Amino acid sequence: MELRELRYFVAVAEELHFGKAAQRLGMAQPPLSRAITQLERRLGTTLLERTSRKVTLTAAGGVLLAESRAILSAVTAAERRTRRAATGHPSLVLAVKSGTAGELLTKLLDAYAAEPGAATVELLLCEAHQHQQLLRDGQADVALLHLPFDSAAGLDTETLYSEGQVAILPGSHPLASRSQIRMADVTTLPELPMARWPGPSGSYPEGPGAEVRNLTQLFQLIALGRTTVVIPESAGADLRRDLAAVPVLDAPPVTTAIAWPPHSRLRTVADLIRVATRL
Amino acid sequence: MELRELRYFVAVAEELHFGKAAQRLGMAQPPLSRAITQLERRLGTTLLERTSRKVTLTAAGGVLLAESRAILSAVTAAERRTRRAATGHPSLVLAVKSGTAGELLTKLLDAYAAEPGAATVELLLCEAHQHQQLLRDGQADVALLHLPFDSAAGLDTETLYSEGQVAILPGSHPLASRSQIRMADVTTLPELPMARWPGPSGSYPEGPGAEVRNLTQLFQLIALGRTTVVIPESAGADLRRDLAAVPVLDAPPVTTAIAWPPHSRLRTVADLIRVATRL
DNA sequence: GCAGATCGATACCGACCGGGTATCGCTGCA
DNA sequence: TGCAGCGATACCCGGTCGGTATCGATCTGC
Repeated sequence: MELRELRYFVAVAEELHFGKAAQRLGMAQPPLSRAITQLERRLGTTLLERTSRKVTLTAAGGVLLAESRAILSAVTAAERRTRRAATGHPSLVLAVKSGTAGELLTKLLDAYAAEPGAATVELLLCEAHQHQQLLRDGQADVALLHLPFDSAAGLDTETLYSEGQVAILPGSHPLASRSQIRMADVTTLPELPMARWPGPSGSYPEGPGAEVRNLTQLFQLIALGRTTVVIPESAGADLRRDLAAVPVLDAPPVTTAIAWPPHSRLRTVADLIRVATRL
Repeated sequence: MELRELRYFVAVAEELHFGKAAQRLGMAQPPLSRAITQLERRLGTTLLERTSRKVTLTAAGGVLLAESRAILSAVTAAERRTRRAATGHPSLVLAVKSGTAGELLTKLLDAYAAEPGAATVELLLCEAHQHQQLLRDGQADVALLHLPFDSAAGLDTETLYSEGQVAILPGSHPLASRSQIRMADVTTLPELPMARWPGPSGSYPEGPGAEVRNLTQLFQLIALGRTTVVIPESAGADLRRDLAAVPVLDAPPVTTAIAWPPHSRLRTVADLIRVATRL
């Protein structure tokens, strides 16, 4: 198998149309058909069921599609990392969701900078759920993420610390003056439906709550009395004065973890992880 | 980048000798030199420092070597999994160390077999530390492993259960009659040095204890009064009559987990995991 | 029911590239 | 200084990849 064939296969499997896939690949349709046929012959399996009107994936094709995507990500990651390693000035890209782990992040960066031989740390601010892809395709070397919200599938992690969650409410809301509440108290407020975040796929779950992408949007909507949310304590520090944070007793604890791609052998990554776990 | 180039690069990086690498690849040396040069040009980096007497890896080369190995494993995994998916009769390869999780394994297999649509489960008995490679290169779909001994780097896991550890001693040993002991009690016995297992690299750590590869060897040596060992409770069940198992209070607990490659989307794997976590 | 459109497969051709052999040039060593 | 070892270079050949033209099948609309 060659990467060329996998790239072609992914294009066809995603488009389910040889013509369109060829166009996307910037080539003519016949050699594409031939390449796929050759790949199928090599593997001894049909990957695509095709009539002259419709193309569908076989079970084996589905498996190969998933594997191919992983392989192609790994290849672009290899290119990026090799080039970065070649520059000489060691640098480290740390992916974090904006608004995440404020104080911890400061301490981590300070402590790492004090290490002998510390590399320059570039911060890569990303959206929720993006960490994984960034690490996979080599755009980032390390990430800070929130378990169990962010998936750490296929990554190595060290947990750094756990914290409870708080509900963020308009300052004037009856619940705002309570010293603690329960999940049921906030999830059952008809006038304040819970805000909805985009899932891993980028689309929003169904529900009545507002669709939000970041904390600024969210806090504004809460201040307007349109929605509410349950978030980690630390994300609810330094609130606007018109909002209140109330601990939610039975919300699952959130763990902040540092994650990196499993076979990373970079000394700089190892150093950062060591520093992080000692904080 | 193409896989051909990565395969060539790995060969050269491992041999550090173009002639030997070419021989291993079954080709002549000149085209190999050319291919490496071309790869370097594509990446815009020197990967190998070469004089006419010696070849050495650059830092970038080291990075690419690690990444390439991962990619090539992923490719052979993709081929194997695709071919297996094509056979039609769904099967599932479960990797376990021989002697591991006896009772749990029986229950798991029984429970899974009772599921509707269960696949045939093939057991792949492996050596310690081999799980990871088997999952990575597609020889196995799922593995049972012992945390923290077996590394789960780059794998998804669900922990199944935790247990304490016991010291296995000759029945006649003074400690054998104790109801519980501490690590210090067994590690400081000059006449019974702790057995040594091969590490992830396959080589044995330094030390006075006997080198062992499996439980049968081990139990025989313990019965002969040559060594001792601390292992999970369940592995010490059903002992030979001339041996004694004594709980070690302060030994770290051992967790049995089920692990699978992160982007596995096989229904059969998902089913098995679900069954396992419900046990 | 037939003409046309759509789409993948096939046939054929040219150009590029990957692999081979021969040889060069450098380096360490006796 | 001559020789052996090793990687790079020069040059040639053949396979293969990609292009154009066309076929054959299937669905659509009149």
